[in-house]
Amino acid sequence: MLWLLRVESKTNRKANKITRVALVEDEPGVRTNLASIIDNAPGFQTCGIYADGLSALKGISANPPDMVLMDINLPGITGTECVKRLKNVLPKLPVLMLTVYDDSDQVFKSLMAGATGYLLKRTPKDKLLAAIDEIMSGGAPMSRQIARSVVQFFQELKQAPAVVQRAPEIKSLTDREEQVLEHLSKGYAYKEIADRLNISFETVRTYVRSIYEKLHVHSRTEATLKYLGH
Amino acid sequence: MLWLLRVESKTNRKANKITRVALVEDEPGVRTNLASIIDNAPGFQTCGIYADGLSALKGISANPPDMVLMDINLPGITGTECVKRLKNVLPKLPVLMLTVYDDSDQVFKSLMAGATGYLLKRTPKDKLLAAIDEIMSGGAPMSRQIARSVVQFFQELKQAPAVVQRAPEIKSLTDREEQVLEHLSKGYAYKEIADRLNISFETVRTYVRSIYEKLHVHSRTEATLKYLGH
DNA sequence: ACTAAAATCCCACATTCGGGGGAGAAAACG
DNA sequence: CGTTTTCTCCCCCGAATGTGGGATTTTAGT
Repeated sequence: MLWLLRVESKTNRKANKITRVALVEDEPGVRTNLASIIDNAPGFQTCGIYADGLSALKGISANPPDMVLMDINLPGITGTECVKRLKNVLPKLPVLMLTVYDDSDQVFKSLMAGATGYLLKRTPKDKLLAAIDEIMSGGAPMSRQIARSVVQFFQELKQAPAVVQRAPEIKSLTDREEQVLEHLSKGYAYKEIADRLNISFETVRTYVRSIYEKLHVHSRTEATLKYLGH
Repeated sequence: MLWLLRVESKTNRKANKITRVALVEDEPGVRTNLASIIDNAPGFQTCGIYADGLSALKGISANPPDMVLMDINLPGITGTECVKRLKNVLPKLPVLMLTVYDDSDQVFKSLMAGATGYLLKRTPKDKLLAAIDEIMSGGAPMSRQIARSVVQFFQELKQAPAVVQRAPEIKSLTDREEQVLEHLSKGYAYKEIADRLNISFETVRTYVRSIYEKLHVHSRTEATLKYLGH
């Protein structure tokens, strides 16, 4: 097995150059907090602080930073949309997304839109700065939860036969419960279900409770998604 | 900020438990080197050391470790193939791949086969141990070059052709409305949606009404079915 | 025959949802 | 510049849903 002896150069930029970071975050508290973290860290400085996507687009285009820290939840256009447009203007600008939730869909959309990295907001200061460094040296920092989501995405890519795999809990339902669930999943009101199955409204409710318990859900939509295999 | 009341259990292993690591590496020098790194680190110990994929399959199945360190270039079957078969036996076993080259194709194949993380072999000792820790706590450690390749993969995915034919009315929705609908379809309560999109509860309701009007539906489930193309 | 499971029904209470109204600010568009 | 669309927020109210506690009868299994 071959070992590469060439040591990876730590930075591909001048050691004494300051990384200029643009900040896009609507919540004032978080915003000032992030700004002070960056401005107080040696080697970093803020370069444009924006509270919403549109002003960020304008400001960043006019005064491009070295990288962008972008909240995903913004008033007006989303962070994802903002990244997409930003990338049209400045394709090589690295963008590090910040989010409170590990929402896989949102993460993938952002990545597809051109985000370079993805951190949860509760990332501590030192990790945040490390991530900025990493992004500037060609990496793609991700919180571990997010990295795992991304990897899972690939693993689900492997076998995608059209067969819809419904949750196994479905099998534990009784006949009647499954009938009720089937109607539930079509959006019928309890009244209608009662009517169609020729049972009382209250009986439908009893079944629904039992279905939710068995499926470990708490709403009609969650039950429907499990039933349809989503 | 919204507090989710249904809390899931956090850890799936004891904090003071020793992580047992299986090693699959053909080159004797590297193998003993890795083994000594692991056995000399507190909290880690080797649990099976194998020089090729087939013996690894046997040994690991018979004596499952907590995680596997696997070279990607093995004599006989490849590391990727080995992971695939291993995952059939022990689907939850985390596997950290080691490679010399940042070969995107190989990386993606391994990820699809079930690898959980991916490191370059020149990763220093401390980073290696950190990666093992990360993988055990639900992460997916990747070298920065590899992380960047993965992210680039997504960016090239851009817009995949829509598989599901969704109702045409969806197109009449505004950006924000579609975002709300997307969350609606996952079963989130209005409160949660408000939180995730960073808008008020009332605004969510406004969108929902408008969505229902445009889709000609009168309930969340009906909207979800239209959105998912049922 | 005894028992467990399934099917049926009822009440009460809190929460969520669906539908109606209105309204201001910002963006897009002509 | 004015108009329209989009995005944001608020109030009220009734209907539907979610969750807790029961209960009775029928069916199925041992």
